[in-house]
Amino acid sequence: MPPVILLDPVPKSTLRAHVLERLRGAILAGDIPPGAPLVETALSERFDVSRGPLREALRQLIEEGLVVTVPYTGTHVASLSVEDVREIYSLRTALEVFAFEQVWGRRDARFRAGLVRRNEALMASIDAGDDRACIEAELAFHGFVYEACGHRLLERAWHGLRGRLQLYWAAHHRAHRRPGPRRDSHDSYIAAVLGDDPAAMRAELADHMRRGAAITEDFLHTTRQGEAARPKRGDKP
Amino acid sequence: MPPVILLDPVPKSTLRAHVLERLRGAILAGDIPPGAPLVETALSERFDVSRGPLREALRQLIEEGLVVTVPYTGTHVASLSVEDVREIYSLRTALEVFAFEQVWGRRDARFRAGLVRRNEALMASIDAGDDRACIEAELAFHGFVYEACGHRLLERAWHGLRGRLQLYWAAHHRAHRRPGPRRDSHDSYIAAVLGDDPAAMRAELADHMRRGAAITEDFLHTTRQGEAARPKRGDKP
DNA sequence: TTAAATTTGTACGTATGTATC
DNA sequence: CGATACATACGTACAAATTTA
Repeated sequence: MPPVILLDPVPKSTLRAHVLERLRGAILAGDIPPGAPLVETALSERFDVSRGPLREALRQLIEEGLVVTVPYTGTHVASLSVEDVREIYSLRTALEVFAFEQVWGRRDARFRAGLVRRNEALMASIDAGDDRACIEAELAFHGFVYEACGHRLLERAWHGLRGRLQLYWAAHHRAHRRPGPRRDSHDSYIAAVLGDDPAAMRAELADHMRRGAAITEDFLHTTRQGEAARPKRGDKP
Repeated sequence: MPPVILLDPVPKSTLRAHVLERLRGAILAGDIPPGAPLVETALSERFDVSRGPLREALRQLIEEGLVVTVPYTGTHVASLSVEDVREIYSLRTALEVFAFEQVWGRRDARFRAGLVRRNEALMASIDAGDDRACIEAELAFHGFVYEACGHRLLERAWHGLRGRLQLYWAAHHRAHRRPGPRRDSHDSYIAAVLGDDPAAMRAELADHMRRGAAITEDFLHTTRQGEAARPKRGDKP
């Protein structure tokens, strides 16, 4: 048996992908708050990579909507706004209804079990009081139907929303200590999407999203996160 | 009066944006056919730019779904497939219905006039026999409602579909000489989306998409574009 | 096994546009 | 208004990693 060699698990695919993960994580964890400036040279130094891969990772985050940039002037973490929240939840309603319509006739035992399982995982995270895991679990729960569809474009669209959603939820749970969903919030959701009435499913999803949007909007209004420091040149990252 | 100096209009914002436009145009025009390999060094030479901007433009095209890449092996123009067509049209149905629902109560005279105007432009392109302009006009026609919504995320989602759609339509009109829509295809469409019955709008949109998907799928089957040459290393761009 | 082709990553310098003083 | 500092944008040259032939 050859000796086991211990090494940092070398960046699996590319450095760019590695940097992308870490940077996205840092933003979503709030280590770099919304509105904060992102300086290429500083980041490339912090991550110990050259500017090439870093720039490409930044481009991707721009595509995902987590980062904004103005040519020749600077790039910043995206700021939070109520219009954004409304757009996220309204579009998400349409996508999630579509997803369930797509999968409606194929909801077998595995599908039901998978959905219930992810809900249980979410409840476990709530009980454990782990906010971070809570958000992950909630996204995994809602992501389940998108994965089940086997519809790549739909999943892409969901990915585009998912990042933004996570940005808001993360800011929310950093501000207040209260994690997102009530324990019984998903009971009616599960009943509707596993039931036999498409109209009821649509109604429940619309209602679920309305509640989510209201909570998030409320959080923005009370904490004034929207106005969070339009950063100037000399600000600290 | 000062002498008029003739120069290429200098790269508008950034070189990257310029390269992106040209490369996207080349792919959609079929100058670089689906499945063809894209070699960074060759392209950067052809466009007379360094690898930096070119790579970043490629990343964006990957995001848009026009280009696919495998780390360390190569990047190619996206290939055509029937599953893709089904996904494009099914998701587009959901998005376009959502768009009209969003704008339903705000369909004023300007909205109606704008939609009719773009339809007339499309008919003019058909009469002129300009296939290229035809596709542009059809995309502009359907894009109108997305712009009218003022829903940035929705417009992003539409953009994600638009590129792929254009890829298929362009391949279609290169194969057969017959351009896409029948002259009267949009009459019922316009009547439904400007009418007062949301259910009729939904039904008409679903039907419109079914027809479009059928035509495009048919084209793929008859010409076997899907199997188009999975290219290996040494292929010629 | 080797070798070639290609992408990927690094390091440097310079140019350009923007904002601030 | 001009000068200056700053960050991005672009170019070049070379080394490394990876896959395919």
